[in-house]
Amino acid sequence: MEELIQGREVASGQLGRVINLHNNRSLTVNGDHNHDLGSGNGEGFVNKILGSFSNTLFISNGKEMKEFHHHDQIIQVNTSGGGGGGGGGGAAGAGAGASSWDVDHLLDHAIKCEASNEETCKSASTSSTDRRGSYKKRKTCHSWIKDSPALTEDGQAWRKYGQKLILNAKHPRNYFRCTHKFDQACQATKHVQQVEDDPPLFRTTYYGNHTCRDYLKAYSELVLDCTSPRESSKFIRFDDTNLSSKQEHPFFSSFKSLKREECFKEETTPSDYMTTQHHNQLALSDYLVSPPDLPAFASPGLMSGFASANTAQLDEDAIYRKMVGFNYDDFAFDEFLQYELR
DNA sequence: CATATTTGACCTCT
DNA sequence: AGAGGTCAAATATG
Repeated sequence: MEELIQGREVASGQLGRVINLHNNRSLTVNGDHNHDLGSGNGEGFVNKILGSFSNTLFISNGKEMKEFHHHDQIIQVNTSGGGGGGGGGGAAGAGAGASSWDVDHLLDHAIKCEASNEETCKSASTSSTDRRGSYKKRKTCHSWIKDSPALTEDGQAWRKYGQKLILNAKHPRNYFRCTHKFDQACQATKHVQQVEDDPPLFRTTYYGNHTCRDYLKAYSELVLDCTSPRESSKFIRFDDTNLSSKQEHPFFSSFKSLKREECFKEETTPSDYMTTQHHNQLALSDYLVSPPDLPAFASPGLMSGFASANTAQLDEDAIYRKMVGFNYDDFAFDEFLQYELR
């Protein structure tokens, strides 16, 4: 929460000044730039970021703002009416005709946040030697429920770790943990269960918030702000040096393991959840961070941008530095902004 | 070979 | 004791 608040303050302060500086420069120097970051949209750009921070804070609080995803749709429901700039993300995320879902249906099955005093989840602490029994019921763990008529992506990388038949339930419950449980100590878990057959209804219960960082997703979102894949490729420079290094960067090694476990199958009727065709359709995105954000990386233009510098190998360190710099290094971010504004 | 999934055993809680 | 949650060895996958 503190990090989010700090981020919002930085965005409203430093980023606002940078944008204003750019606006003034655009007015006095030239008007060639027609990006989203252009002079007319500078304030909107900042407001959008501030809105995202506010929404995230709301979500983290588990109260005011409710958000759920369906494929390329991101719909936000502001139950308090106060909101903090939630409109931008919601409307922008809904692709026209991208899915058969209708908003009313989504609203009917909206997330039911709950104060999970009765729910349980695993303990973050581990016992001394035997890992069995290390989990404990955690009464204070934050949880919320999402119902949907189909299995949907939620933008996170999950790994299935268990399946259990539940009393008086026709379908087993599937247990997932965050892929980054060990490499980033992310404690988020969820379980998914089909609760109705006709029409099918899947209930996902989330426990805990993700504390992991998804570097590639954050980077791809920034790239998506560019007007074309060609232009976006300029944000990565592949140095010719160090290309001989065959050692894999730890980050990329970790990244390669990213795989969605969103789809699961029952031992009885696997086709109920995931057809072979569906599986094939997911094949490309399996190793990407977020299919809703896939266009940036599915785009031939950008992919060629990745490969253009050196088709044999990439300077992973350079990419890593850029990605991390975007997120955590104020200087690097300012540098990027200035580069973009030039 | 590294990583993901399956599944029976084991654990905590009620 | 039973239900539900998690572990981890075996197995599958790419």
